[in-house]
Amino acid sequence: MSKGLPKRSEDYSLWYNELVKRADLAENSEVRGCMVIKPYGYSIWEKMQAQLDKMFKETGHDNAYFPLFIPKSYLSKEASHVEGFAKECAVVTHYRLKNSEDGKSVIVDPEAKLEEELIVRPTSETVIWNTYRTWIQSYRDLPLLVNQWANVVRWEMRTRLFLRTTEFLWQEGHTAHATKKEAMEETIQMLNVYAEFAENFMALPVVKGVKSANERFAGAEETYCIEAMMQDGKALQAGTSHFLGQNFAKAFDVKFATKEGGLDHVWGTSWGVSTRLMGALIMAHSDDNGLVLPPKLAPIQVIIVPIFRDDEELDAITAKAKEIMNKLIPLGILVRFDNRDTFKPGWKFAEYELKGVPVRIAIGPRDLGKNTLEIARRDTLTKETVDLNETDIGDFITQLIEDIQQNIYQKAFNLTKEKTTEVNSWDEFTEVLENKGGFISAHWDGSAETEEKIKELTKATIRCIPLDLEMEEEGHCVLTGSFSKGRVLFAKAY
RNA sequence: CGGGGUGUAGCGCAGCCAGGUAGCGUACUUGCAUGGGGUGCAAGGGGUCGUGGGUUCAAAUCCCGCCACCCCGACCA
Repeated sequence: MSKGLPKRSEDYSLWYNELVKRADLAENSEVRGCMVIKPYGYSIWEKMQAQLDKMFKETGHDNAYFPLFIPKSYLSKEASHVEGFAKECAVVTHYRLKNSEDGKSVIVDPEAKLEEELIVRPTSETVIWNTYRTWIQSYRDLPLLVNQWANVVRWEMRTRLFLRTTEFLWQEGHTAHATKKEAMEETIQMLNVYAEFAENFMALPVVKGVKSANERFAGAEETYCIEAMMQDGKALQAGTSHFLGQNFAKAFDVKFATKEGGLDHVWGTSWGVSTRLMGALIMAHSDDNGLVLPPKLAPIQVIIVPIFRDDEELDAITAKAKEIMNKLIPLGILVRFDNRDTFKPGWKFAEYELKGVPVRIAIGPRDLGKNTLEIARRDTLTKETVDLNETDIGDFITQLIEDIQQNIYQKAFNLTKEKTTEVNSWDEFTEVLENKGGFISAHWDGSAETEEKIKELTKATIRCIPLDLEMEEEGHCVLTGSFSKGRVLFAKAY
């Protein structure tokens, strides 16, 4: 087995899987369709969580926690909701095990059958709205702005690390409002929070849009989303924000006394992002040497690698490294010194590249003599020698980290732009889809039948109808030639 | 659930057709040299060959059953 990763250009899936494993992010569990997130991978998720949580709090939301189990009857209260999730639910039917008769194994005790089966939540709308009924009486109880960090289970037929696993970690916001307008504003606000997070922290440019009816969340009146383009030309839905109308309020009988003395159903929203964002982060930026992390989400931003032959040299280098760390740490820079003598410098270089650490500082005997450092950046794989007599290391690294964050975003932005093509005919549509991939901006007649037909013919789906006003332009559907109100984005998707 | 495939050391695989003492790469342990890009050489530990049965003097190998997993399709954040 070679030590390098498979080449991205040769087999994108293989490259992705190997990268996830080799960078110590996650691995498949022996448990069907489930994933073990390893400490390094989880530390990246924690940074994402912390930032998102901060943004939720800043927009007035508080965290709560609701049950993992949902009584089967709850799920069936909202008709389209149950239809959307029924095919992928894990169901708890018994509550006890016992020894088999030959004593060699453990079996489910047939006596311990539940009267009503429990569903392991695929999403929490039902259990939360059932609770909201008791929390909301008056307009004074509104708006109710709650978020939950939780795990959910969807029994998917086929799974992929981070992108689609049977169990996944996510955040789901569930809000209730007195008016339609307010709920709609909340839906858009959270969409914007997601887009801001993706662009400013993940360095991931996204297209904000609204889903077609076919792709809409089960139980929502409107689903907004952010869509991102991966390096292989496939799109990834990175987050969704749903306007639920009064659907769940009606299904769970959540009414409130209005200011005017009337009684009305509340208006709802729900919105979520998951560990799938990790997949987006990996696929959008990484290269043949491994992961490339935007500094704002890197658990280690700067790694210092000493190059030494004996303890004496290591001691001298350690003193220098400490000096540098003492300058960087107060600036909030996450720096680590890898003084292990169990691995070689070259091995460490490769390892930290694989793990996407943005900046590497190498210090060897030569540097000590000249008061220099070798500073390498992960995004461009370039190295330079920095003279400490002339440079303030704190300023230098602060600036470098900002540059890297910016550069990674710019690269992803250019890629998205390069992989977005406007087409005006069916021939062009299929040609671009086959040879280039990416987003295809095309006219669509607005009908579900046409959308379905295109999916059948090409596997491309409508990723979203962009909110961007520049896209608004009348024309003719690429497939049917019928009237179209504006361009939509098609792509093959994860 | 349909179609195809695979189960042999932690991981990746060869051996099976033509039955005869269990192999390779990597990882792991030890020693010596090495150390500015995954270091080299040497030695060593580790396997009820998925599982149950059958054929045979002899089964990883042939035959029958079962189980598990993977890939392609349907489903999907």
